[in-house]
Amino acid sequence: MGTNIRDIARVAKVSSTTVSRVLNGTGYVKEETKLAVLKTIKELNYTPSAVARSLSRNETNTIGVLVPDIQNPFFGEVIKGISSLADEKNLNIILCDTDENVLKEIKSLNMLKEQRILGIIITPTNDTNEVNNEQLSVLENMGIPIVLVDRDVKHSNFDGVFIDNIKGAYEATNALIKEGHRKIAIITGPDSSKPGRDRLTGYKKALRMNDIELNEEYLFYGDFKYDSGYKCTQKILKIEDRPTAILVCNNMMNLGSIRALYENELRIPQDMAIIGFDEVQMLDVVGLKISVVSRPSTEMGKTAMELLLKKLEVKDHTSTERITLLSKLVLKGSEKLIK
Amino acid sequence: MGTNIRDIARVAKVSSTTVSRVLNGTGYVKEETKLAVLKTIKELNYTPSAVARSLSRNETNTIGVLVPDIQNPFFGEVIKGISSLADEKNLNIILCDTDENVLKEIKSLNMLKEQRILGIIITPTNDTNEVNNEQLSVLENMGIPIVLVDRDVKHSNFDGVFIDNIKGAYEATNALIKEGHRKIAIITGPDSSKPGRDRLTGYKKALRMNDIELNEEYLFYGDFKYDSGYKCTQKILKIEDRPTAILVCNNMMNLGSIRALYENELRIPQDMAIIGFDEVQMLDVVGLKISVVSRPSTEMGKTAMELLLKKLEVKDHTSTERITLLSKLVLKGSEKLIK
DNA sequence: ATTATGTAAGTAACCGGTTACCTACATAAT
DNA sequence: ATTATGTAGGTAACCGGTTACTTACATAAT
Repeated sequence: MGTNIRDIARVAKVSSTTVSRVLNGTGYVKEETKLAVLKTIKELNYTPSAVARSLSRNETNTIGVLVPDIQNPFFGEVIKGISSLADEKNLNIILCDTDENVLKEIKSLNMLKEQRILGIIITPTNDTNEVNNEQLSVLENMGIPIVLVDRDVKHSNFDGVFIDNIKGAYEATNALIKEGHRKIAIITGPDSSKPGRDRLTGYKKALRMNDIELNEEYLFYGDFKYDSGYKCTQKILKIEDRPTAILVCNNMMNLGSIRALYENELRIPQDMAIIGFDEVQMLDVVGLKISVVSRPSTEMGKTAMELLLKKLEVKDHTSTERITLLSKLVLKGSEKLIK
Repeated sequence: MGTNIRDIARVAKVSSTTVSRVLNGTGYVKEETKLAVLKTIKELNYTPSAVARSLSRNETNTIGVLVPDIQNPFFGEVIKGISSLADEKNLNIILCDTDENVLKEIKSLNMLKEQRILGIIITPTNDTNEVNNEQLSVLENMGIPIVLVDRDVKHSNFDGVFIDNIKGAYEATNALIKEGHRKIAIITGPDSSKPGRDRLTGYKKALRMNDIELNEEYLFYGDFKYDSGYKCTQKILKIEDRPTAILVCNNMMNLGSIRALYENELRIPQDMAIIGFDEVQMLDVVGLKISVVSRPSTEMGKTAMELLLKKLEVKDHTSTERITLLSKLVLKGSEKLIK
């Protein structure tokens, strides 16, 4: 510690320029000189300062990743995808858990701006709030590329990786209808979230295409968390004209929903059919076959990182690339209608 | 972008020192001057550079967090604990997924050293490898505090947060024995991991205390991953004198094990009793009552961060604080011996 | 009247790299 | 003999903050 490039230069009897050249493999340096410098570096146990390098190069090698809930395995998988590629390119990741909290998100974005990060991959907390959208635009205008993951931002044209949620929900609802279900409840996300709205849209579309009237009583807005899945399901079970199937629009709520069914000693699908979103490894493990609309989470992270890298390589920030990956309807039996 | 403190100074007709004082709230600045500076900052849309600040202060506000597998929910929870506290203290987190790979771990540590991070919270890949241990010691000697989480490092006395794994495994094994089990298999971690070794020790201790002879045939070393839990269980089921219970020493292997039992159409606990490690939320959700040795994962992360903060506040790096949190044996029925 | 203390703000060096520009020499091409 | 090119390496400014030190003046204490 404390050793800097000039210390090395002095001891190796060269200039700091030469040391810098050895470190970066740039310019002309005689083999002999190079070896002497490397020897000194080892002897003095010198580690160059990335901070100083960043300052003088006016560029860091760090990107920011903002997720709304690090405890949600989906984001663990997304980060895996991001991380594996970042690692290859020797980029560091500053991780921010925004906790589904807009204020935290804004604070984190500000911090990242100060850190002069290269770019940002973010799943925004929501897309109706004007403040964080503005914040993101400010960053983009400063030349910091933004890549969205899974959730879109209103009126924006940031790069992004999304899932065709309308199609996903449509297919799932359709599968239920094909089974013979007519009374299908939905627990979707908050109206402020595009995936939430889109999944609802897909659901409605499927009903319409099959001439089933929408029953507002069957429509529930959760908040993507376990508890709301649980509570909404409890409410669903109390509806007089009880639905025969539920479409639950994310993994956490899905678990809450299943839990509620278990507590009420209802069997899946005999007493209640269900289709969820997101593969939940654990469920399969225990032989609980829950049909799901499955998203390629790790691939989403990887694709997001690819988009970011592309933006970083070409300095053209005018074009926008938005990739929509397809979800896959995986039917395992929980959608069945059993009389 | 591009605007620096001297630009602000020029426009506001003050010195850069004064701008710095306004930004940091240090020294004497007349209210009037302060307002003028703040106005200019807003007008020029200025964001101070954390990179430059770090260089001149010779100190960053970033810590490094290294986990061996970001996809494992346990680490998501640990990070949540770390992150919530780091957020309060305005510290940034550089996240490294070492992928259970020593080489990646060394590379990441080197990178963090270059980044001049304040401290490191790490779950090392293993504790027998001499190279990464040395790497960690080098960092500690440079004045960078290290805090271990969950896994220890041989011959080291870094700060750390651990679980009393011996006790955890001992209690679990004891519970099985009390149920009447005599033929108890164990799937532990690799011999290179201390938790793996400790859990084996606890298991052996319980057998000894109850005068049950250790059967080497019942002893399996996994690698903490899903597949090894699955494969070891397959092997266990083929043992001629088949065990009546299995102690599975981490959550992933636990799932693999359960999966294997399901595939063989064995019921828990009627056909095979089982106790796992780590609470797996999902299992409860589906009403599958698997008894586990439960670790307070988020609390572990929080405690690790507390230790790191303490080390950062007092510059005394001579003392070592190692906290052992207690695991909790949560019995849910899967340990029962049913004849 | 003199000295101490509080308030306000500037000068310039420093943190530790990078790099444009320059010098110097050897060899090759004209 | 002169010029171009390749090799080797140094000088010093710069990146954008921070801060020790200094000046200057007003008010309070002795």
